[in-house]
Amino acid sequence: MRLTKLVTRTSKMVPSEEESKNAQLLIRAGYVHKEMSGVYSYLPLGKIVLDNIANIVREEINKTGAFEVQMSSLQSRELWEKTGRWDDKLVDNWFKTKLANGQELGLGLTHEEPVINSLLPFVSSYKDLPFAVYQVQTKFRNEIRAKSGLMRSRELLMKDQYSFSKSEDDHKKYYEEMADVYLKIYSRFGVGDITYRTYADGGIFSEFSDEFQTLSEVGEDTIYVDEEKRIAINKEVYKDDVLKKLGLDKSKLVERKAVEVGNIFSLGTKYTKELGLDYIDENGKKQDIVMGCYGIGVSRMMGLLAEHFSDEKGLSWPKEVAPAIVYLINIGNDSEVVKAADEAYDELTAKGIKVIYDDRDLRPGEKFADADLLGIPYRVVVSEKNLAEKKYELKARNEDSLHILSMQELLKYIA
RNA sequence: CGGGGUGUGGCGCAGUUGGCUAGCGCGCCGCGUUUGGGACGCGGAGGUCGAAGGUUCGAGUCCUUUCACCCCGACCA
Repeated sequence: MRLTKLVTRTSKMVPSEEESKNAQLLIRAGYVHKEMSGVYSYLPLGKIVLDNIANIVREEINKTGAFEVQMSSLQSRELWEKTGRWDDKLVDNWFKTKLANGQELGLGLTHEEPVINSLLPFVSSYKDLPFAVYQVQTKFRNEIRAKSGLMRSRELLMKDQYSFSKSEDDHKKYYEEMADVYLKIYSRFGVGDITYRTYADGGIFSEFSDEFQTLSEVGEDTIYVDEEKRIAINKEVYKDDVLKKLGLDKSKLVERKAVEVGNIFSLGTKYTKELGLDYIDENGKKQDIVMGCYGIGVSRMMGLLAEHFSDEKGLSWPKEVAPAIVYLINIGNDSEVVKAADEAYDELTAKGIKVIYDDRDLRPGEKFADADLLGIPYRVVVSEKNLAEKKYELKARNEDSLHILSMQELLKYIA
């Protein structure tokens, strides 16, 4: 990508209405635009990051054999009334709207009901089970108060997954498998070491659910971490009898602030029963289906990563989510230098490396500052200094040292 | 919903006790000089002051209503 073609621009100014670091940086760098409180648009570079995050999640979830689907955002009142969850007293963050004829609709905030409903025609035998589907979709939640940039927004991108098992035992196995997959996903995001599987309230379905909490000062949740066992417990269930039940030693727990980046739930047979999703077993007997749901906040993850991987100069994305691997700079407008930079751009691109090429007619200082602010992992400079030897200067975003490398060495370095 | 705060060109801000053509910086456009850590000169474009109503000879400045945004709290299937 050539920056002369990119419509967005960075800004030195911090938007005064944004307090949270993630939103400040993402707006300054031109990744997102705030439309209204808790509602953000993703501009070209932001869209790439968001997709990268979603795709990592997809890759790992696909490995588990789950199928990707895409449910509708518009939700029928009738369907949700079958489980009682249309009621604002039970689910208070619905966005509700109306058809032209006055019929009420909701904007999807979770999808247990429609997933079950849409699969009803296909599931009837033990041979159909188990299976899981997931989607990466925009959710609408009418939060009383949006805050912390992408961390608590009203329109958010989420990976939500639903599993269907023949029995409670089968479900438990799948659930544990998913918990492991989740930890793997957070490792790929570079926050594996500060993300904890966390016991939390199980709601009406089970005693506990599992949250995945990433330590962060901006977190809204308070958790108690057992560093050795690498598990934590949410403050909401932090009680002596619960600790005892979980075998946690109070003296080993450390109180921390954290961001909930994922949540997995056992749903039992409540929804499948209410909506009539069941199966006939090997003996011709009707059986209930056990359901689980598994969420990862994709846009929230982007906010968290922006918040976590940043310094006074700007963002510093992990390689896997960065909008490009290399930020290529030509210094000066000397035709030889420009030619060499163009060639480097073509060569890197041909090798499948994503490059942001700062081909603008700017002074070096501005280019360096933008390279830092945008948070691209490697900065590669083409200048007169190293032109004769056909060498390139490489600097990693999170290191101070410079490396003078040939194209061969450079490719090896960033691989 | 309670408490606190803020709305003035795209962004960040200033605007005295109401007073004449609403300023400054960044960014943007043009010309020129610059080119290894956000350069500089000259010349431009762009706002009706969140919105509505009111007081006044006169309102960005005062009053009323309203909308939006931020922070704290309550809330978070």
